[in-house]
Amino acid sequence: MLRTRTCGELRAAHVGRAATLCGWVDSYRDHHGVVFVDLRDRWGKTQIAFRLDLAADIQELARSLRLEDVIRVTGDVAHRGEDRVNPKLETGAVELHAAQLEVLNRSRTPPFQPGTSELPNEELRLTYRFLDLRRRELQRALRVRHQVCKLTRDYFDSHDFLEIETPMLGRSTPEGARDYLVPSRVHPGSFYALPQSPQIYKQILMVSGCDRYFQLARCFRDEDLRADRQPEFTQIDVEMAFVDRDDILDEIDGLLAHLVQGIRGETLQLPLPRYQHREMLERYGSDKPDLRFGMELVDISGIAAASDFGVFKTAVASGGRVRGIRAPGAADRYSRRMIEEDLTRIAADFGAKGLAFFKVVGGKLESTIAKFFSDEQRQEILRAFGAADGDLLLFVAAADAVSSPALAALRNHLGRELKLYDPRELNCLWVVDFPLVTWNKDENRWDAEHHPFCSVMPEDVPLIQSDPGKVRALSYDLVVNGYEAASGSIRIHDPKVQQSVFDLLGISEEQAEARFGFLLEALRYGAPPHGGIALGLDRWVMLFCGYDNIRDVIAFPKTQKASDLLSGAPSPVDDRQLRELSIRVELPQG
RNA sequence: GGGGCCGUAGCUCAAUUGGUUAGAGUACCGGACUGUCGAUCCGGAGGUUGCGGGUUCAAGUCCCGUCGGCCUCGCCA
Repeated sequence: MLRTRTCGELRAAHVGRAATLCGWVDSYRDHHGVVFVDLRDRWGKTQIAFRLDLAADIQELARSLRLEDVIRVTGDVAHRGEDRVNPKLETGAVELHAAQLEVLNRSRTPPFQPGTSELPNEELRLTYRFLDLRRRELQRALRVRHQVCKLTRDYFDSHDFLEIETPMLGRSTPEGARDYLVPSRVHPGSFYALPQSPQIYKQILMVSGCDRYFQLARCFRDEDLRADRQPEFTQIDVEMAFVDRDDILDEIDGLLAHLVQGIRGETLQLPLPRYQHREMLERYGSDKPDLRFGMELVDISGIAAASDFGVFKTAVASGGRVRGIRAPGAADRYSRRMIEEDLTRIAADFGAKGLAFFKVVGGKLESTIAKFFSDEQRQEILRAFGAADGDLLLFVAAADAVSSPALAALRNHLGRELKLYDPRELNCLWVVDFPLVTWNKDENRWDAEHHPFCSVMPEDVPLIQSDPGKVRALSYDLVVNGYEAASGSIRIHDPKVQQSVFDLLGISEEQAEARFGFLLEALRYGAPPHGGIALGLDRWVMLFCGYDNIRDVIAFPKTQKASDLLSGAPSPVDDRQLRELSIRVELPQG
């Protein structure tokens, strides 16, 4: 080893001993006669003192050091003295009195300094990702990510699961997300698809008698990106045989408790609460509500219909509802203009035609629309919300399909802006009893809410034909701080039920055979009842770190247009490569 | 595919209503200083205002197009 200690290691107890450190120059201060260098590695920073009176021969070399140079220093660990301790550094009580200095490598002047708090724009960070990854925040993310992986493997190993790898080169199934395709050289005109998830393989592993499977699986989806979505991501993929829904929820409860204990040293209260899908939609307007704060939706359709406010009356008369939320203490924070522009825009994103509001002042409702409500109606509204002075009430009058997501988005926005929760908290809950299918009015058909192999609540099986929208699935989501952090289901193992679901989804027997015939065939040879779940590993790391962007927990992420600015991927390829693959490229016009 | 925000020195930002030679901090280069830790002080260098076009006596600023980054709706079984 080139070093005897790391830069995060030395303490007062080491004073008087010799040490050799290696690392990057995080900062330097030249006092002519004494040069200070803060040396950084993965473990921390240590101040090096190059003193003219102790080591005159290396003084000139020390003065030449610049940011991000890589050096090796040998010297004695020394007390800094009472009044010179730096409380900001773990190693702040000591410094290394350098006797020998070796410059292992000079750095070009870096385009930005990993050691400062001032962040450059993300484009530059991604282009120089190797510098960005030197920053403390990203180093922390990499460490937490490693811990999540390690703790996950430990947990499932101790629960008798097998970690099994499934193919990256698989068969394209046109269901679901767009596939990333890989051309086959030996089968001209044919393509593999990168897995959107190992869904079919893990079900086949259950048929194979593996019984308990997990995998840290890379998945690929060629869809548009978001702050919490990358084209390639990692799932903690799990499947179990001979289980019912609650067995799986219990198993994952245990995993989460293990992770929270291992990463934060905190105890997670089990079991995690399990809520009905319908209830979450009614109370929060979302199937993935952030329950770190309250602010439940309140229905005032009755009062609205009796009022003189045309917009409200019309909405109720045409089958919609008038629902609102109460933003505590927000009346002064949002001016009329901010409500009518910023907040209304959020609601408008989801199709809301407008956003009505009241401010509660002196026990009364103030608003441009207050005149349309009688004193008694205003009192009813105050009571319905339990509103107090300083509160802001916001209303959307529309069909639920519009007002639910609009109010849910407003709720999230207000919760964040009004700081209604502790950003460190991890609020976990299960949402169960999802509908099996939802009506796709553009395509005029039923779409699977989860996927076509998702099992049906036994008592709802007769409804598949009579009232498909009411059929509840044996599926479940794990929601954390408003993010979908895991999703799974019990699978269908009865061919008759499977056929009726395919019928409902408009998938013919021929189509089913063509797309996933190999799974259906496997299910005919003694498939055990089974089910599983997949956790979004990247999102979990993001949540554990308290970050709001998935790119910050991925070593080499892609931009919103799915480019890798570091490597320049994707890129054109040689004609020779294309010829080998029997591929001709035709670029879009313009 | 739609909506929004952004792009000025290596970096972070400023530049009045369209008007003088586009400024500051930091990094970089040189100098001073034996205890700093965001070191300090003195000096220097550093600009195709993303790119292309247009309007104007005059454009960083206004208009059109385009490229790139971020947020978001659709999309993501």
